[in-house]
Amino acid sequence: MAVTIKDVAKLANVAPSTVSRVIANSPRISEKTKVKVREAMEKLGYHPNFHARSLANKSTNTIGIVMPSSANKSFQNPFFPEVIRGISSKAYQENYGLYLSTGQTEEEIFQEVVHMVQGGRVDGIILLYSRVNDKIMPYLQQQKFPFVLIGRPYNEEIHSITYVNNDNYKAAKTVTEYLLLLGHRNIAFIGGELDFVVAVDHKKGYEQALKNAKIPIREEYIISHHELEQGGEDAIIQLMSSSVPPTALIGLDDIMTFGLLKMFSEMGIRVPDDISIVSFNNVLISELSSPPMTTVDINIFGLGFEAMKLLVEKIKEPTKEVKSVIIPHKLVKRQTCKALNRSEKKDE
Amino acid sequence: MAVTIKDVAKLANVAPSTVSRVIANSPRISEKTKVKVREAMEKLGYHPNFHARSLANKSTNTIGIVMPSSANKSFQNPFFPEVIRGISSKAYQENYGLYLSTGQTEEEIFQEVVHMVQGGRVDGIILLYSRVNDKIMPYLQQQKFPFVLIGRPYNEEIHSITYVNNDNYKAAKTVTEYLLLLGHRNIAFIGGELDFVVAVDHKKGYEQALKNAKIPIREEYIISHHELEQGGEDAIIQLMSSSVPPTALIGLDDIMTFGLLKMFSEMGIRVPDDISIVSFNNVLISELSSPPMTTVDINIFGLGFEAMKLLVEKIKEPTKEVKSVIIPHKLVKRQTCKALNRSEKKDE
DNA sequence: GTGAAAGCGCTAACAG
DNA sequence: CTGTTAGCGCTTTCAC
Repeated sequence: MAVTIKDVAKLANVAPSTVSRVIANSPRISEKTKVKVREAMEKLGYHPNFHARSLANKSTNTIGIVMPSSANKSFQNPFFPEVIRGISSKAYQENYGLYLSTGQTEEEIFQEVVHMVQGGRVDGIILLYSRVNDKIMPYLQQQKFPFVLIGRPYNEEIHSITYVNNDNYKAAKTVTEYLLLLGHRNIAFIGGELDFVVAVDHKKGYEQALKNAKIPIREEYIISHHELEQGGEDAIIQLMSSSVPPTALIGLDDIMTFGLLKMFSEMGIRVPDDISIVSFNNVLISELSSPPMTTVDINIFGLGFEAMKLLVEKIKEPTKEVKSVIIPHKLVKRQTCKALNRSEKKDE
Repeated sequence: MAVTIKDVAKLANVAPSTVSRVIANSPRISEKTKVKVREAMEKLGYHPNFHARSLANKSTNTIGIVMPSSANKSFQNPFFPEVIRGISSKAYQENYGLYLSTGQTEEEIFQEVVHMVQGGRVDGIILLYSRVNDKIMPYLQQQKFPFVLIGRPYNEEIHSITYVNNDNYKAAKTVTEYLLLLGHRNIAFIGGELDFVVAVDHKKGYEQALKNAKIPIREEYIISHHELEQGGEDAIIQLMSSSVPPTALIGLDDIMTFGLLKMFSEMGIRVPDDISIVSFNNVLISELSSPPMTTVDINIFGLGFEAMKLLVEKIKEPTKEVKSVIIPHKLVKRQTCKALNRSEKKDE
């Protein structure tokens, strides 16, 4: 049996409560007893029992991380490790532990969240994604359980939600405008499933930029990630065979763009000479593609770090309204974009 | 205040202990009361308190995952997400939760492990790396705490350690032999820090294959990952400028190989025409490099899955000796290797 | 089959 | 400043 507070108390000749106070470093204990107790703890190799503490305290110093589905392919996307790195970094500073969801289906994950919350397993939750019509957020709200969303709540009205997000609408708009500025008029867009709020925002930004430029939106230029995964190269072949093939393309994220670059290279379509590409995220390997990709750095680490910071605030002061945060993004220009009107020039 | 077992007991007109038995689905409770109690639980929305259970049970149904340093760059390596996916998948099946280490330095991580163990926070631990002279493993052994290592213990004598590993020695040997078979005689090797056991094994396999083929080992052909990170391209420039430049190269892992491919492409060195490359891991994006890389698939998911499986066995039967497992690897031939003696032929 | 009661290890009034 | 006591919510003997 592990050594408990009582053993320490006995050895130090004090009451268990005194030991407890020493652990909490209560100012109402004399230096002398503190030293005595600490020596006893040292000698016995005492470590407080986590569950006993949590039970008495009603606080666990643990936060739950809810992933879209840790056990599916999406976890392969470097976004998740990186955002967890950010969370982890702040969590360590604040003395919080990290508990991971493991469910695979939406329903499994929902049940896990219920268990975390009702079972008092965690003090707060960070949601790593925001999905349209998700059950988890309303549940958390109704339970008045502290949580922070990475992304943006779908329903604008829900004002009480604290979230950390990029301005994805603006990022997509800027990126489109950038291509426009380079002289491109036929810009395709490969978006994510419109289930995810980020995909909705990207698409809106893209469309708005075109609208402002008075360029009609062509349905055949808009492809969903889903189609791509399903049909392999088919969607791209079709896209590039339109009556007016696009000269530029906006990719959902860097990973998908890697795939795109490969397809184009196999088809003999040169990037950026034949088509310019820009994508989102700027994960570590983005600069290693050939050619290195132009992409929007969304500061993934920062998203995680800030989310954890806000969550701690919420936990510490449950009454206080914690305001959401927008993490700035930044276009990182590398070599997948080229001005259209000087396509002869070798170097951009 | 959350609804407790007492509330349920009151509503169902039974004793708390009976409710507890219903939760555990004890056979000594009549069907009738079970139904009655379950109805009460349903009506009140009862969920057992996790910490109270853990405290009374002395078991948490949680396992700790120890990463080299979740908050540093290494987590960007897709190996970690993927191995966690494997662990996660099995953990969900077995009803275990996942707790993540967050420390950054070796010492911080060690302290976290001590807390997890002594604080009774987890029932077992999976170590995601094996490092030479690591303090954690000896500690865990001495505490007789259930753990499984992903990788191989450095010290062969330590027989009592359960681990899940690839045969990295053989993988490296095979890979070298493969290049030899293709006619290469000048094969360079970029290894990881010899701190990590896997790097040691790779190097041994490489050297043994050369020895068997009676090819002398050249010091200038062996580069450490570390040098690469430090000097950027310098190490590669130097390598390719040797009196006899290598015609083939073995890369530490896919991510590093991405970088390598980029450097070569920038230097106008063609892969595989001028140099063949083979690496390890086969992460998801490996097939997206240009050219797609030849690499050893080590079944990362399987490593995690199996580790979790073994750990559960250990936890359930602490006395039983649980034998270690070697996960088979497989060379995945793509397009970064070419036979030397027919360098004219376009297709391999 | 079910209830009463002790206890898991710690904290937090309440005394003094 | 420190000790006594009750209790966090659950499990588990031991009775009946």
